[in-house]
Amino acid sequence: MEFRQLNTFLCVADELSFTRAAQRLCMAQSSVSAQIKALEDELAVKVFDRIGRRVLLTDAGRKLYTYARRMTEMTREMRSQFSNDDYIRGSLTVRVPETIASIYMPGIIKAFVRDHPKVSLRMINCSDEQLREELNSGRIDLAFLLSDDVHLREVNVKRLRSERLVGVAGPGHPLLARSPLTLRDLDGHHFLRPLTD
Amino acid sequence: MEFRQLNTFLCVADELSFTRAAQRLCMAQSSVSAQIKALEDELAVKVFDRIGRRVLLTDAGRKLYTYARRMTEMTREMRSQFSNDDYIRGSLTVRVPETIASIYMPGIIKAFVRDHPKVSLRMINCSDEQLREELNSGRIDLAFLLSDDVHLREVNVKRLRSERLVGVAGPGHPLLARSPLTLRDLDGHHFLRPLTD
DNA sequence: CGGAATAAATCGTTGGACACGATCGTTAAA
DNA sequence: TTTAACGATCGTGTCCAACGATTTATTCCG
Repeated sequence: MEFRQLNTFLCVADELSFTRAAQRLCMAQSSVSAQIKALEDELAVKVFDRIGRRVLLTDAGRKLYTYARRMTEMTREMRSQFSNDDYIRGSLTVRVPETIASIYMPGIIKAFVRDHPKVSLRMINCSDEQLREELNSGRIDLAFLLSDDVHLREVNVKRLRSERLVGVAGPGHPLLARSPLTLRDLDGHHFLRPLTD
Repeated sequence: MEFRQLNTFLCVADELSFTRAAQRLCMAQSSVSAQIKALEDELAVKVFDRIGRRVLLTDAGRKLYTYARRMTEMTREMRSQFSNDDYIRGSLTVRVPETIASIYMPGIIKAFVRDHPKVSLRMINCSDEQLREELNSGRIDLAFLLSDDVHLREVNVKRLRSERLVGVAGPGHPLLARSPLTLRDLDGHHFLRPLTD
């Protein structure tokens, strides 16, 4: 039994849905299923009733829930003991594209300044390809990208989530006939795209 | 942070030695080092002082120790809620070689009957090669082996620990000259061996 | 009813994580 | 100074867990 499994379990229990939990955790639904299954196998107890496509906590599941909550709460408390957050000072310079910024950043910034009020935060628009050099030079500390894949050896890269790429055209546009639409189909057409790296 | 790491940490903290902890956990010393390092990296705190070849808990380490103890204690409590041990009944037939039995079994049996007083335990000496068929047929439930390697697809095999194989000879025996001694050197000599599978 | 949509389970594949053995550097004991 | 002991590190191999695709089962709706 590992913390990762408990965390997944808590998420499913909160959402009462494997699929939604997977989305929140940024993982595949099958992975959520596998983790819950591993948990149930190890404890030799079913923690969810799958009645049709409804997901409900069993009695054992409710017990596990309280234990898991207490444990994650305990780890949170412990972590805060080590990284005494309120004392974190300094500045953080982040490069983030406008498209991402407008959607995700408000909530993130709010939470961040709540947790780290002593950190001065600088946000810069992202629009070019100097990113690698900028990160290496220390001019910026952190960057968010919309990208197919990132291969920078010198910096730490973490995939946060994936977004579908959707094409939008005016009514009657010839490309609308094609379904599915491939990148190759775009050849020769003019189009606006969200930024890449 | 995962339970496996906390468990390893507790073991090192109890033994105050990476090497001995590795032995108790049946893993390589390098793996213990890696786990502790991962823990320290994640928490951004050193939990052990490595002063020369001495290993001591840091202040942070002592904090972590109490948290980790509480957590493992909590999981133990939780597990006991699900698998209500006292109600486990039935019988367990174990095949175990005398060499192992005489050394390890007393403590194991004592703990087992304490935890599962309702289970009737049958121990049988192990001496032959019908093991596979015996396990498959269900005549025995569990077996302990001294073996180089076990390849039985149909049964679950778990390596518990490893033992050094030591040769013993009378004084003046010609083989004593050879060091190191290889299995090939034994060719043509008579010797007694502990059982294998 | 019957077809479409939705959700969880299952399956086969693959990349990353982790354990291992070997080796290095350091320290303490001889 | 030598030797033994111990933890750190490195390179390698293996196994597990996450993934995408598919299947199965159920619910929704016409």
